[in-house]
Formats: sequence, structure tokens, C-alpha cells
Amino acid sequence: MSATIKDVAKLAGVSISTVSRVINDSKPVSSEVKEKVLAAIEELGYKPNEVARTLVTKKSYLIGVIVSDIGNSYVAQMVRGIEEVGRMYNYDILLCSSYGDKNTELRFIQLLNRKQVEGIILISEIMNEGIKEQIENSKIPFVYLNRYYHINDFPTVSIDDFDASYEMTNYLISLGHKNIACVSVKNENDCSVENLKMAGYKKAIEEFGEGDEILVCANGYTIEEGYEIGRDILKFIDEYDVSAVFCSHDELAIGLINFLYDNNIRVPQDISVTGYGDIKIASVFRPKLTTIKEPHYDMGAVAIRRIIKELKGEKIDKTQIRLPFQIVKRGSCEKAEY
Amino acid sequence: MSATIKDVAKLAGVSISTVSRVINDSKPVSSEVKEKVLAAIEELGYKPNEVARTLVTKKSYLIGVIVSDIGNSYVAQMVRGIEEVGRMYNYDILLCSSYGDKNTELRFIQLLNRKQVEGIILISEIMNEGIKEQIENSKIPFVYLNRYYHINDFPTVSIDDFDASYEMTNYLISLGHKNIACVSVKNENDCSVENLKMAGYKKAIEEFGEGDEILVCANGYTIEEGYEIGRDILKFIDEYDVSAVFCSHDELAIGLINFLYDNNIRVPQDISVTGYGDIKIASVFRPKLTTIKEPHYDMGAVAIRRIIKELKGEKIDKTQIRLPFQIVKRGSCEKAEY
DNA sequence: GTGAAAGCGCTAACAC
DNA sequence: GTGTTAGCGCTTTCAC
Repeated sequence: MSATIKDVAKLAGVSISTVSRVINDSKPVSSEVKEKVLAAIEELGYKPNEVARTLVTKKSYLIGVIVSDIGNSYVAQMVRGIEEVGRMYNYDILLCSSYGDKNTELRFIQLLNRKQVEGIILISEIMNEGIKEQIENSKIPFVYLNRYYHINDFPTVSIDDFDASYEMTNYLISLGHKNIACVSVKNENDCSVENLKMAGYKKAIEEFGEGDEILVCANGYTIEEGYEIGRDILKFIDEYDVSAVFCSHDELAIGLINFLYDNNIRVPQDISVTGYGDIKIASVFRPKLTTIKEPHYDMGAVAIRRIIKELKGEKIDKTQIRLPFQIVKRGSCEKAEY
Repeated sequence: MSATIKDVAKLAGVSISTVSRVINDSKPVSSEVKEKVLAAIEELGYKPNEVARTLVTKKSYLIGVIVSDIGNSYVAQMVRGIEEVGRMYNYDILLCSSYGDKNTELRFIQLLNRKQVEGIILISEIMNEGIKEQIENSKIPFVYLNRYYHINDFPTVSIDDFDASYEMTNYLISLGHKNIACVSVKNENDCSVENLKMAGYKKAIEEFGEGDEILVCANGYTIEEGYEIGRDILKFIDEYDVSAVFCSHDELAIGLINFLYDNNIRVPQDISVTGYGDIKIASVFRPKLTTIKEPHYDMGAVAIRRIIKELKGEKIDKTQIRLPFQIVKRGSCEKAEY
């Protein structure tokens, strides 16, 4: 067993309160005694037991982070932001992966409560009605990060998806494209961010576009499903002379580009493609993907910053935080030729 | 403040030990009393305080995981494996990112000790001599995951890099390639895995190759540095008629392919390229990368499995665990034409 | 400036 | 079966 405060006290010939005072620097201790204590600590290799400390101080310095899947690069970036900022305030991260299961998310919230975390950040990709009750009666600081669904009941951090889509579509229009398709993910839920993205696209087409709205529906958010819609796009190229595609997710764009590559259609020479998110592969892929940069790292950083503020009792302003996005112009788009 | 065991006991009209017994199912309790307790728990929304529990049982159900950077996809995969297996045994993950700094790694080991973790897994990309002392006097189960350096002093999980490189080079030879270059990372450290990879390559060339060894040195492990060595490869294509390149990391292969793409050299038609690792992008990239699959998820899973075994006092066999690798044949390689 | 003692929320003897 | 009590390792009054 490792040394306790008692051992240190005994060895230094002082009381445990004195030892506590020197390790916490909480009250003045004569330098003479202090040295003895420090020497004893050194000799025993004493390390304060944070668990015992937490039990009395009620401060665990733990933030629970529930993620859908840390294997998604955007999730990893958010966690990096959370971790790095948390670290600045001595907070540690307790990581839980739900793999998109509602009940697992709920169980983790309970678990984290029992582990006495001081705050919870949920990075989710689903709608989970149960969260509300769980969080409300646990009443610890909470931030909900969800780039797929619009959250109303909780503090969130996101970009303005409507504006972003609007701007991106306008960029495509400014490049001279007339027939621009919009690929988004089929979703019956009103809170789906897909609706916002589509609305932004529609507004731009309506205001500045020369062609009609061309809506394409993907069956999911993955590269594979992006590949799948390739066939539809091919059809629209023929029928409507589509020369640019706005995809609501980088993954879809990459899948689509792969399909086009496999079918000998060149991007951007034959068709321009844009993504959404600026995930890691977007800038590695050839052609490099023109996309909307969601500041994932910052989103994580801001989320935990908010929690820490709340923990410190500082005043917190708005609960739905919008971060600036960026249209990142890369090789997958080109001026239209007519 | 949330309810404690005392509150439950009072409400149920029993002693706290009885409550403890029902929540832990540790000793028989009459079903009558049990129901009362359960009702009280329900009414108060009581959740046991794991911190208090840990203090007495000495079991924190916490495993500390120190990573270089969770943003690397292979690291994320390892963490997934760790987390998922850990979860099966009710273990939680405390995540710390060192960003490759030696002192940070060391500090985290101390911190995790103070937080009473029951085991530590270090996913590192550097050599850190200080680790030894830290771990030895903390004497908690520890596994060291490092795919860049060969670790001797600690339990590890890896693949046999010599064999893998040997096999991959032989695969290239079997495709009919005569002049095969080997790209590895410059490294003066004897423990660098690069040496093993190069040795495997050399052995294959020596035994079965028709051409000479052609060694190319990259300045680092990144895509950018893979791009950088493109110029050297170009030269070797001219001078030695190189038709295949074995890269010691997927990132280098991808950077190289990007360079070749930008210089209108086709992969695999003009030159075959192989990677190492099978990171996420490898299968998304076009052409898809032929590479050596390191089972990152499994490496994490096996690492924590070992720790849990040790914690349970089960016999643990070897300390340097080698997992099987796989040569994944994809589009970036083709038969040589002469 | 220092020590004694209470108590954080819980488990685990130990009695009955 | 159930209650009482000691104590896990620490912080924090409260005396002196």
C-alpha cells in the first residue's frame, strides 16, 4: 500500500492537519516544519489520494464526456478541445462511448453522476428524449453537442447551418454554376439539421440561382452512402446538366467523388463538389475538398469552457452558442464553363 | 445536495448497512425490508456515491489512458478497443493527451496514480526513459503501446514488424517488381521500429529480389513528409527504374501518392505504392491503399484485457504480446509490366 | 502556528 | 436478518 497522510505525519513528527496544510498551502506553516514535512513526503514518495480528497471537498475535477464514437474524426477533435481546455483548469476527462444507443447514453449519464463528475458533455448523433429528465434531476452543468440534430432544451455549441449552406451555395453560384444539386440525408425528424442545410441551399438558389432546385436524398451520413447516390447524380448530369453538387456532409462528398472517379468523371473539371464539416480527410483527399469548416476543436473547447464557468459561478450568457464557420475553398470546385 | 445512504435508511426506517446490503446484494435481506429500501431509493432518486465507495473498497474501476493525440485515427481505434473491453468489466477510462511531451507523460502517470486508477495504458510515439522509474514505484498494472519504438521494459502489444515488412516486400516481388524502393523514417535511435521494417524489406530483397536495395529517407511520419520524398522517388524512377515503393507508414504512402498525382504519375499504373498500418484513410483514398493492417482496435482491447487479468490476479503469460497482421491488397499495387 | 476531532458517504466486520 | 461501529484518507472547523 502506498503512503498516506498519516505516514507522512508520523515520519515528520507532526499532525496530519499540518501535513494537509503544507500540501494544500492552505494555511501558514512555519518554514521549519514545512521542510520536515516536505522531506517526509519526498522520502515516502507520498501522493495525496484524490478520491479521499474528493469525498470531503466535493470536487472531483472530473468531466464526463459521452461520445457516439471516438473513431469519428470530428468527435476526436471535439474531445481534444474539451481535454485541452479542461486540463488548463485541472479537469480530467472520463470518456464513455455510446455507439449511438439511446439507453447507453442514458445509463452513462447515471454512471457519471455516481462517479461524481462535475459536468457532462454529450456528443451525440441521435435524438434522445430521455436525456431531458436524466439531466434535469441530476442538475449538474451539461452541454449537448450534436451536429445532426437541432437541440433546444440544452446549452449547445454549433455553427449556423442555414447561413453556412446559404453561403456555400452562393459560392457555387458565383463560380458560374447554373444547375446545382443538393445532396442531403433523408430524415423525417423536424429537428434534423438537414432541413436547415436544405433551406439555406434553397434560399440561395431562389435568390441568385439561374437553375432549379435539384434535391438528392442520401440514405445516411457515410462515405458508402455518398457513393450510392452517385448513380442519381449521373442521371441529373444528363437530364439537368448539373455541374455542381453541394453535399450536406464531407463523407457524402467523398463517397460521391469516389463514385465519379470510378466512373471516369473528373472532379472538378467535369463537375464541382462541395462538402460540409471539414473533417480530417477533406484536406488530404485528392482533389482536396472545398467545404464548410465546422470548428470542431473549438466547439469542444467552448463547451467545456462554459461548464467550467458555470462551476465557478460565473455568469453565463447565452445557452445556444453559435461559432463562426468558414468556407474553405479547395480543389474540388472550379468555375463553370458554358 | 443529492441523497445519501443515510437519507435512504431514514426514509426506509432501516439502518444504513441494510441499505448497503440491498444496493450491493452482498448479504441476504428479507424481501419485505428490501422492498421498503428499494422504494426509498426510488423516491429519493438515490445514486450511490462511487467516490465514497472507492475510498473504502480501494477499487476505483478507473483505467488511465495516456495518449499522444486522440486525433490520430490509430490512437482513436486503440482507445475504442480499450474502452469497449473495459466497459465489459465496468471499467471507465480516464483520458489524458500528452501531445508527445515527455514531461507531460510523466506528470500524467503521477496524476493518474493520485486519482487511484487501477491500471495505466500509455499510447506513445516517443521514447521516454523516465517512465520506468515512475511506473516501477507506482507498481500498478501497466501496458505500453508504441508503434514507433520497440519497448523492452514493459508489457506491450504489437505486430511483428520485421515479418510484416518482409511479407509485404515479398508480395511486391511476387507481383513482378524488380526495383523496389523502401521509404522509412530517419531515426538514430536503435529502438526505432523503422529499423525492423527496413530489415524485413532488406531480407526479402536479398532472398528473392532481382534488384538492389533502394533506401529512401523521410524526415517524419506525416502525409506532408510523405509528399516531400516524392522528389526523391521521381529521381529513383528515372535512375533505377523503380516500379514499386514500400512505405513504412500509411501517411507517407498517401503523401507520396498525392505528390505523384500532382505530378501526373499514375498509381498503380506507373508505380505501385504500399503503406503500413491501415489507418482509416487508407481504404477511403483513391486508389485504395495496399497496406499492412495493424489491428489497432485489438491492440487496445488486448492491452486492457491484460490489465484486467492482472487486477483479478489471473496468471498472465507473456509480456510482449504479438498480434497477427494482415497484408491488405487493394488498388495501389499492380503487377509489374516489363 | 499547530493539534485534536468531526465528518465526507460508504463498506465490512462484529454483535445480536 | 438486522443494527452498531470502525475506518477508508483526507479537509476543515475549533481550540489552544
